[in-house]
Amino acid sequence: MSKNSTATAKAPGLRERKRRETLQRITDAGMRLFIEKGYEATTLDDIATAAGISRRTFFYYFDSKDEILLSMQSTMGDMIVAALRKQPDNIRPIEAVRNAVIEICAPFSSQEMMAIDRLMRANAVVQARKQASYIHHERTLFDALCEKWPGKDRETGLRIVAMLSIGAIRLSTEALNREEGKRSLAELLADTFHALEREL
Amino acid sequence: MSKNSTATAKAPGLRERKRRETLQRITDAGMRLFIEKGYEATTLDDIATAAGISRRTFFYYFDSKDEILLSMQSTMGDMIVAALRKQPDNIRPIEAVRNAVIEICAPFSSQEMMAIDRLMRANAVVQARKQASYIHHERTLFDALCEKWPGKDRETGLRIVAMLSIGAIRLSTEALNREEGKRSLAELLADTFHALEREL
DNA sequence: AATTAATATTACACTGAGTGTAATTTTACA
DNA sequence: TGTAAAATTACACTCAGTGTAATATTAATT
Repeated sequence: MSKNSTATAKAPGLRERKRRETLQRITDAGMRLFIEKGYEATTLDDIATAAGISRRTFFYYFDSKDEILLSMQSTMGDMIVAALRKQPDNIRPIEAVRNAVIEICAPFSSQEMMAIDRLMRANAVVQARKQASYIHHERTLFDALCEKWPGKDRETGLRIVAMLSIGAIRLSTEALNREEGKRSLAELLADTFHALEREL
Repeated sequence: MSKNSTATAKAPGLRERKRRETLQRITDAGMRLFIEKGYEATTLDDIATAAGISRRTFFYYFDSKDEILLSMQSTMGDMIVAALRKQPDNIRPIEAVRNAVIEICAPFSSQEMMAIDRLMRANAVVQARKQASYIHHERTLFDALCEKWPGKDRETGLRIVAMLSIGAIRLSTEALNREEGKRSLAELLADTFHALEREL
């Protein structure tokens, strides 16, 4: 997947420490410039200069410009999976996911999420990548569900659960932006999952 | 949206006729080359030369290289909406969409769909755009649903119906590719929608 | 038919993302 | 201290996409 396995969380030697610092400098500089001048108007030269590295080195850390934005959102999937594992398995899969999702998404700052969302909306390719990352999360979630509720005959059902769970997150996030943060994400998620059960 | 409104289906003068021919030549050349040498290895110069136009003229017809691929898949949304309008409105929204979707998707050739899908899988940006187009279809469908079942209080529910309908199409298409065409898309769609109702 | 307006096509030059390569520097480790 | 691995850089290159302005073609008008 990505080049930067944040999962490497052991023995932070000098090299690893520097690496993380550089990574942080790049994302910080990138986000700052994106917000300041817009996504397209910010060139990789700008970012590299602001982060104190060469343009070529940027590509040592990221595969593309939009990965800066995506790296913000990419951790969420793993967190949901971790929370899912802690759920009891004598409840329905959709219930377990619902609980995990609400637990994870609740503490996220509405303001920050909305800011990132606004940035992504400005560029078609980035927007597309973001949507694609939802599908990636769906796959991650599906794998975790299969692990928790094994059995070949359940697969189709679990694919569906993953699909509508991630869909519910997306709809809730969209609602958050539409409402401009009137209600919290946790509230919106609870609403959406509730409406989901009602609709079928 | 796109540059090429195929919807302009009146009075085909010389200009309009030529325009459509050129459009066709570009997509034909593009698809042929993509299949022949792969998406990334095919440059816009290749396509332009093969289509008998200048590189600059390509951008008069398309905004980007990937639009060639996307133009193949973009009509489906409108067709589903058209089929939805013909459904009775005394059934549940999800039922109406289910019927419309199966009616539209059934006649599509499995082989062709799988070929396009394979091509898209080869490039991350294209893949992303494709996923994004699903979300676009979702919006189109949602608008149509709102028109058929008005009322501010139904909106959340209809958003969900649109989400899981498009999701069901996507899962069915994925299953088609996974099974390598063992079952038809119509069959898979029926299965998925059925499993959907069972899962909640 | 001649004139004019709109649309289509092209050439040219440019920016910026992303890659290949090879050389140099920095860190890890024996 | 020496050496292997990883990080950083310079340089040159390809290709997608844009701006501009000039030319060619089709449509519309009188």
